[in-house]
Amino acid sequence: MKPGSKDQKIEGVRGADESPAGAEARADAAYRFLRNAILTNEIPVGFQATEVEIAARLGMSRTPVHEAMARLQEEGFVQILPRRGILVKGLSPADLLEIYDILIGLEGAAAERLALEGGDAISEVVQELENLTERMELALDAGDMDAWADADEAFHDALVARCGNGRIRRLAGTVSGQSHRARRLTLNMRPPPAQSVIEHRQIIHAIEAADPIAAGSAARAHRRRARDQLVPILRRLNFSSL
Amino acid sequence: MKPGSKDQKIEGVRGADESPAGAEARADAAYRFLRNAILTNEIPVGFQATEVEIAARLGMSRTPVHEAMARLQEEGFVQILPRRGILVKGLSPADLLEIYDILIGLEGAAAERLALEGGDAISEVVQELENLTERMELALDAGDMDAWADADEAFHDALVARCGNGRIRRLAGTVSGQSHRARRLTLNMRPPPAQSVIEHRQIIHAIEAADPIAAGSAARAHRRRARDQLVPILRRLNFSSL
DNA sequence: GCACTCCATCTTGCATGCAAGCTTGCACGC
DNA sequence: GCGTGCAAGCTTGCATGCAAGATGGAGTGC
Repeated sequence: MKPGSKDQKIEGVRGADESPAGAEARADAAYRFLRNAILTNEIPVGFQATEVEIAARLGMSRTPVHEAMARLQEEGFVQILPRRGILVKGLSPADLLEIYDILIGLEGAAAERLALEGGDAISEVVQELENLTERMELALDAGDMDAWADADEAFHDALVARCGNGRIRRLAGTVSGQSHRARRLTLNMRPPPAQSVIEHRQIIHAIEAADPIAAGSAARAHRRRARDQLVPILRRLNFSSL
Repeated sequence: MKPGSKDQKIEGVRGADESPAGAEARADAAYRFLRNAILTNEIPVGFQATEVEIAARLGMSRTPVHEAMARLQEEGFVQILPRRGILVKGLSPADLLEIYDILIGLEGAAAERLALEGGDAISEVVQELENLTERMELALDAGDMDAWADADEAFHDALVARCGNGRIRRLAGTVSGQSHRARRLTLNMRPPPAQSVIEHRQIIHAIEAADPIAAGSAARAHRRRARDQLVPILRRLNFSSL
């Protein structure tokens, strides 16, 4: 019933908890730690535990864990089973399709917004996006797929984080986190992403040219292609959830 | 704490609270009630209170109120001031701009998704969208702006709610709720929305034609126009917040 | 009269106590 | 042997107690 749960040790809250300057709330610490643990697969999909167990492992009482769980459930990472405990949820191909559709929309909006802001105000952002794309190119030439994935992720993070719309940043951060596992898992099953560099540059050029429609279209087309590559792979692998 | 000691009574929680079948949690009741009260201006912008006061009026303890507040803060409805209490936040023109950019993105994604689903599977949805548009048209002819606004809102709700993507529905619901007040407030300051009916039909036609790109473009263009009409009005009125 | 300091109070975050409901397992009866 | 019913335990949701920190006011000193 509890796959590999008992002996698995959770650590990492201490740092945040003890830091005197940060004065981080326990509930936030619990949320951040659990979210990170789920994203990095330290807590595997299918893991099931009660609030009391989790609280004990994190060295706090049930209250902050309870609040963290409510947030994690809202964001789709866990499911609170009525009287059975907390279940770490996986993502089905259908879930990933939903997530990608949202990212297509949000990143398109972010690119539009950046292009609307005009030239000088965003030259720094454009520079950063270009730098990250260059990092992708170098990583690709070197065959370092992990470095490529890091740079690609950073590009997409920067696009939404620096678009000037804090709500987009927050929403996209929440949503894209959920697709993290799937992207990493399928990293080596996808065709070599040479196309990505070109598409990223198209997005950048449209932003530089202050052409919102083109920027949005380019961003959406880029993500759409990623979606149409990723989802069939997952379907073929018959991942009911991951 | 004496429940009912305050003379001003907030009603609406009781029904949900007492319902034996529903078995609704107090935290959810508090969240729903407070959100609704804020959206309908029963609790005005600028209202400030402590958790204890709110809990007393709702006839519950601080715990569920605390959880509800955390959610409401995440969604931007209130702000928890460090040691001052809870403040009901208003929306600045910049906030509304952010919200509209997100809705542009999400509704575009919803329209794309609907168009991708193809013909037969979505005929029912198309019919509903067409019916709602017709209601708008009739309301417009009758000069009943409130009815028009209701139908317009229902159209947009249906677009995201029936697109098949539950995450889009949830996100859009949260985000668009925040713009509710602003839309209603400026209802009579905007030019007659005859254009809206045409644009809605363009969206519907593109969905029927199974043309995702056109459907997304139409949905975005429609919302973009609304944004570009609404935001300048708010700026001109010098609403720092509402 | 003004400014600074100190104290008291108020507020939130967390821990713990308590109750209600479901689930599961066992025992008994048919 | 099987089905049903009861009971006990477990889990969560909520109430309340407690402590830490900040703020505001009042008092005193210059």
